Parts: sequence; C-alpha cells; structure tokens
Amino acid sequence: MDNPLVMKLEQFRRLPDEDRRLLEDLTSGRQQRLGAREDVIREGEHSPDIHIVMSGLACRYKILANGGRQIMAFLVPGDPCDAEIFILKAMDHSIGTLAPSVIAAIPGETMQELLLSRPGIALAFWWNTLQDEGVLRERIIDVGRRDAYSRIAFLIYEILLRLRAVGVVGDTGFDFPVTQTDLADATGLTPVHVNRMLQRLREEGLIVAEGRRWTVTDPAGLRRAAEYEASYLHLDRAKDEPESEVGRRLKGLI
Amino acid sequence: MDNPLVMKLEQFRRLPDEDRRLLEDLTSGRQQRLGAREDVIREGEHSPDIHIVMSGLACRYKILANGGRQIMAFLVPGDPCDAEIFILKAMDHSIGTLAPSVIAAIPGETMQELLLSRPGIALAFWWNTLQDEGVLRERIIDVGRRDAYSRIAFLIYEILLRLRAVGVVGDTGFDFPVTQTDLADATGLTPVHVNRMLQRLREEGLIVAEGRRWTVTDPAGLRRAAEYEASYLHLDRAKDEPESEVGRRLKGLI
DNA sequence: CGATTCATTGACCGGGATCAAGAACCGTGG
DNA sequence: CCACGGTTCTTGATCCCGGTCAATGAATCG
Repeated sequence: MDNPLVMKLEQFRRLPDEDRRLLEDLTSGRQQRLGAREDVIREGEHSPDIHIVMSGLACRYKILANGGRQIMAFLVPGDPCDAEIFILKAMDHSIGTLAPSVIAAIPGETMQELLLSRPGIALAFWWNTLQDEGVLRERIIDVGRRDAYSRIAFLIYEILLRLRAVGVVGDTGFDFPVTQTDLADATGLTPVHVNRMLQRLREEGLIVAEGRRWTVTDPAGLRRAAEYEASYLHLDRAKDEPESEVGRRLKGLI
Repeated sequence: MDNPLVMKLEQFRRLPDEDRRLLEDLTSGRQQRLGAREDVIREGEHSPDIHIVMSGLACRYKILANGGRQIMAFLVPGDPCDAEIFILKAMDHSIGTLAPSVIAAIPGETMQELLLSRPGIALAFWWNTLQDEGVLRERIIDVGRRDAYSRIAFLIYEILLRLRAVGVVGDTGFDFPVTQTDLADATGLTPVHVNRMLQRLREEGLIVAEGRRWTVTDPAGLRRAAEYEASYLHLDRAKDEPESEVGRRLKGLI
C-alpha cells in the first residue's frame, strides 16, 4: 500500500480496489534502481516499457545545440514518465534522475491492455496527461513573464505542493536533492543568479535549505512571492472533499 | 472534403473513409462564426461542447495578475481547442480568436461515444494531445533559452510549418493576421522589441510582411535563425512517406 | 587528505524593458 | 472625397535585471 502511482492517480478520482491492486502489482513487478544523474530513457529512443517514478526525483530534459540543458519538468514519485511511448516512434526529450531513484517498468502491451480493459485507469492516465500539460503551460508563463525571484519561488512552491499531494512531505520539510545548477536549468537562469534569489528567499524567512533538505517556513509568504494560482493542477476533487486523503494532505496550500 | 480536422488527424495516420466521413459530419454540424478578438471559451468555464478551429486563427492564453496576457499556443485550422473538457471541471486557460474564425462545436457526449467506438480516431486525438505537449515543451525552451531574435524566428517558422501541414499555405506566403502585440504576448517580449527583431529578419531577407500577409522568402535561413529542430512535432509518417499528402506539403521544411 | 563538485561573492556588461513621441494605417461618418 | 479618432507600427533615449567572468570557500568523496 501507499503505492505512489495509486496515490497519484487517485488525486483525480478514487479507484476501485481491483484497479488499485492491478496497479500495485504492475509497479512492483520489474523495478530498476538508478543512481543520481542517470538516464531513464533518452531522446530519440524507443522503449518497449513505460516507466513510473516510484521514489527519488527525475526530470524531463533536453540537451540544446549549445550544450546547455533545459529541464522542462520535474517528476516526483507516482509520475509516469512516458505512458504514451507506444503511440510515438521515439521520445522527443530525455528523462533522467536527479537523485537516486527507483523506477518501475511496465511492458507496453500490458499497459495497452490495461487502458482498454479498465476505463477508470485510462481516464486517470488521461487526466494525468492533462495535468502535465497544465504544468507545462504554467511553466511557460513562469519562464516568459515572471522575474527571477518569483520564478524560483514558484518552482519551489509547486514542488512542495506536488510532493505533498503524493504524500512524501512531512509538515516541516522535504527532501529535494537538486543542485542550484539543476534549478538554473529548470528556470532558464544562471546558477549564480539562482543562488542570489535563494539567498533572498532565505533572508525573507520563506525557506530554509540545509543540504538536500528543504523546509518551507512560510508557505503563505512563498506563495505570495510566487504569485501562485493552483487551479491548473486540477486537484478539484481534493478541494471539494476536504475529508479526502489528498484534501488533508494539501490543507492550507491551495 | 479538405476538412481541416481530418487533415490534422491524418498527419499521424491515415483514417478509414468512414472515420473521415464521421469527422466531416461532426464538424459541419454546428459552427459559429467569430470575429477577431472574441473568446471561444474562458478560463474557469465549462462547456458541454468541444471546439475545433475550422478556419482563421485562435490561441490559448491566460490573463495574468498584473493584467498582462500570455499566449501559450496558437491554434490553426484543424486544431481541437478542448477535446478533453469533459474530463476536467473547468478550463485552466482561455481560448480566443486572433482573426475572424469559424469554430465547430461537437457535443461532449458525441465526442465520448466517438472516442470509445472508433479507436483510430481516439488514437489520433491522443496523438494530437502529445503533439501539443511537444509544442509546449519546445516553447519552454524557446522562452527560457533562446534570445529574442531566434525566438521570433522560431515562432514564425513553426507557424509556417503547421499551416503548411494543414494545407492553408501557398508556396509564396500565408495569412497570419496577428499584431506585433500578439507576438509579444506569445514570446514574452515587449511589442517594441518584437518590432526591432522583425525589422532585422526583414533586413536579412528572411521574411516579408505586408499587412496581415506574411511571406517567408528564405525558409532555410529562417530555420537557421530559429535554431529549429522539428522532431517534437512527430510528423514521422510524413517524413517516412514522402509520397503522402502531408509529406508533399512539408517538403524541404523538416 | 587531495580532488572534484557545489555554493558564494564581487565587478562589470549587455540584452531587452521602459518611457515617450511620431508616423502610418485603418474603419467610420460627414 | 476628406476629416477623425483609434489602433498599430516605428524610432530614440535611458535604465536595470540578470548574464558573464573569475576567484574563493565549503562540502563531499574516493
């Protein structure tokens, strides 16, 4: 139990017990343990399996012509990496770990059967894709319109929210094992400037970061700094049912 | 025939005649004619229908807290606006026209039935969602990493490609009825700076813009200026089958 | 305990924002 | 046909956010 994929998909809609069991079985089948900074799948490749992050932290990224790296999304436990790989001939971006992680592999055919036979699961996966799209759109605003300060605040706040929703965050803090260079690659800033903005967030008492352990000391303040609007995550059920799992986990944040 | 939705979906995979006919019937049923700068659907709203751009030009956008507008995607003929609306409770962004447009409306239930009964169409729509995601990811790189000059060049090149793929571009030029303010809202630049970059592109003989009519005089040059990589559009079939419709339309561009 | 990665600090520079003012281009009505 | 008010486009002057370069600590790890 406490399977992160189940938790992730249930952010949208409660699943019947049988669906849960199916998902748990699938994700506990083949798992690979990766260190930090290893690739799950590379741009241009095609994999017969689809991958799910079970623990740790990964990201979608692309290496640019000039050698730079753009991180387009963080993947937290429960996030499917490439649920749609069997539709496309090749990945148009790479997926790599940022921290030591456990990645589950589900055969593409199994996945297809699952999507065809269990409409509830198919719906949940589709919804997940839409949430991903929402996150991407928000990141465009982030990169295009917000200044460096809000951008960093935004990124941290979103990660806090998503980690909370999937249940791997205590009240006080959370593990977010990224370097400032990683943050720079995700925000389109330079590491130097990321450093300065983090200092400002700390000076203002919004966050504490010691090593890989982050603590958001003033969630409301951080949210203000980020100019945050949570609607795009479509955590509707959670908001509407404050008694639900996810609702409790996100209390006071959205 | 020459239904833009059919053309769009067939970029991925040839559809059986019956599927085509179904799509043609659906899109010719209820249509609305909108002027420029009208909303198809607004953030927070829920519509019983899903919408398809049949002609003209629309965009996904969001109004920010400071009053600014961020355009996150352009929608050209054949593009579905909100194929997934029946999954979500509310739109997390708005869709509006930039030019006078014809928008087809398909009832949500009809859409659901269609997706369940015609796997080929469901697959094509799913693929379309994935292409959208690819475009979004590319835009993040665009906004995050490229300088203003490449950003504008990129935007124009992508529009050229997408209009070509759907068959509404002659060899010489195409209608792209946007203001420089629209381009600014799409790229995260100021109108003033957009203007200067367009001047540069013109000086260098890459494009000609007279009124709403644009002509790309040097596609290869524009592509270079844009640092363009087309893989994310997943127009695989087109590349692999140079004899296909789409292949012919895109010759020399990807 | 060296060696390599990561965080931090400072000096300087430049791309693009901002502000402001004209010019060209509308559609509209007299 | 022209006069008009309103967009849109263009140009110039100035400023500032964030990039660049470079050096120094701090931390992690064979």
